[in-house]
Amino acid sequence: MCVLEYSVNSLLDSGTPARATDRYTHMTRPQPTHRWIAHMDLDAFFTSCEQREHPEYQGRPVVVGALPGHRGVVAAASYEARKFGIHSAMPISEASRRCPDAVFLRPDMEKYRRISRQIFQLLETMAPVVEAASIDEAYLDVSGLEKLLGSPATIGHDIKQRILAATGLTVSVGIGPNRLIAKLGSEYHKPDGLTVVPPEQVLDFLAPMPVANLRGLGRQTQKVFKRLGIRTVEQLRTVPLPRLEQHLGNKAAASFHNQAFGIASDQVMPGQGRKSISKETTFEADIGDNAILHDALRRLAAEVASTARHEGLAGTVVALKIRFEGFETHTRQHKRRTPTCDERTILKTAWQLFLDGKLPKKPVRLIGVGISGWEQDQPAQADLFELPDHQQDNQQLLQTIDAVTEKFGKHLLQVGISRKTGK
DNA sequence: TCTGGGGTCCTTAATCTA
DNA sequence: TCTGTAGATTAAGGACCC
Repeated sequence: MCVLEYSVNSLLDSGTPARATDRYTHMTRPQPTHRWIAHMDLDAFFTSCEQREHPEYQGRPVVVGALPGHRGVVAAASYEARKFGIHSAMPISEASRRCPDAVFLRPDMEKYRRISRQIFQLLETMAPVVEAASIDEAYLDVSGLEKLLGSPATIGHDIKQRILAATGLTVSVGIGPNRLIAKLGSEYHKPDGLTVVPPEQVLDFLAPMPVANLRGLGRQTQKVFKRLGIRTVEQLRTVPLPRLEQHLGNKAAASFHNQAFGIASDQVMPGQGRKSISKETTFEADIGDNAILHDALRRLAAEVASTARHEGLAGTVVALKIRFEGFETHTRQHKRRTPTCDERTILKTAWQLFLDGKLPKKPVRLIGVGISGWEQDQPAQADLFELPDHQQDNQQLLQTIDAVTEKFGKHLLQVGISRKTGK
């Protein structure tokens, strides 16, 4: 371990590899003074929720996703179903072939969101900073809680116990000096696992792992690594950064290079809100009839608008997604001058994109619509309050500024005064 | 072989604007 | 006022995640 540690430090302290890390703020390599980040992952969340509510499903293979005989994939498979080789994203036809006797269920997102909220509320009583990474995952900054709650292992054990007691669900927890190690730790022993990786063990922990375990490494990038003959994290460490950059681009190369040495962000950021709302649907059979497509789009636009209004959001960007036969996918988007959460406006804009988007004239497999670009993300358009030319009275200017402040309240970004030349 | 739904982020190209 | 250009913004698509 010492050899590895020294080699890392020497690489980072001199020469090229350090360049990549220098581009990032909030990036840490494991050091003597470090944070403790915990990652919590609910085990087979959707199917566990169903098994909890239906005791008759316990011990049986359960698959949440499309129903057999329909288009779709597996969204979640219980551990009993996984024994048959069923996993998420597998076509439902394949899943039902592998295990015809499994319980197949459609997802009940409302139920899962309700249980998820309950768990997040519980987590917030256990750590000062909690970040929801998805419906079934969270990062917690547990640094400095040792005096209060005990060792990282005790804290992890406590998290697991309290969630089990409150919901009957098991979770896997990983704890380490940054987000990457915490996340890989929670994946290390599943289900119902607990893994703590102290900073001095990070390099040994990562070395034998397949590179496929790293964050942001999907099928396409795996092909590249395979071509380069890189299978494990230890092998990845030997590849100079410029060579990675040649094959993966600067950003991805830097990310994988840093990950290989256990370097990652240790910042946990609580709820930052969603950035878009979208709804899409796949037809049972491909559709060539515009009237049917328009009708589907109307329903989707209504759902998007309803969600947006419910969450108090309005977007300036309307996006259309179309997938044709053969899985050929296109997107078109339009930025409006004013934000909207009105279903008629969303529908009208999306349909215009469909008609004007120079899309292939082929049967449609999937259609979807979404909005993004919230009002608060956009620089506010300047509203001009004209003052009489002769106005020199500071008191009157202040009153005008007060009036503007009153009108715009929290949306106000900046108040300024400029001279109109009159030309 | 068959590939859902709802997201995020990145890269690249085209277009706009100062 | 005109023109070339750099930087910002918008748009599209790809990759990835759960």
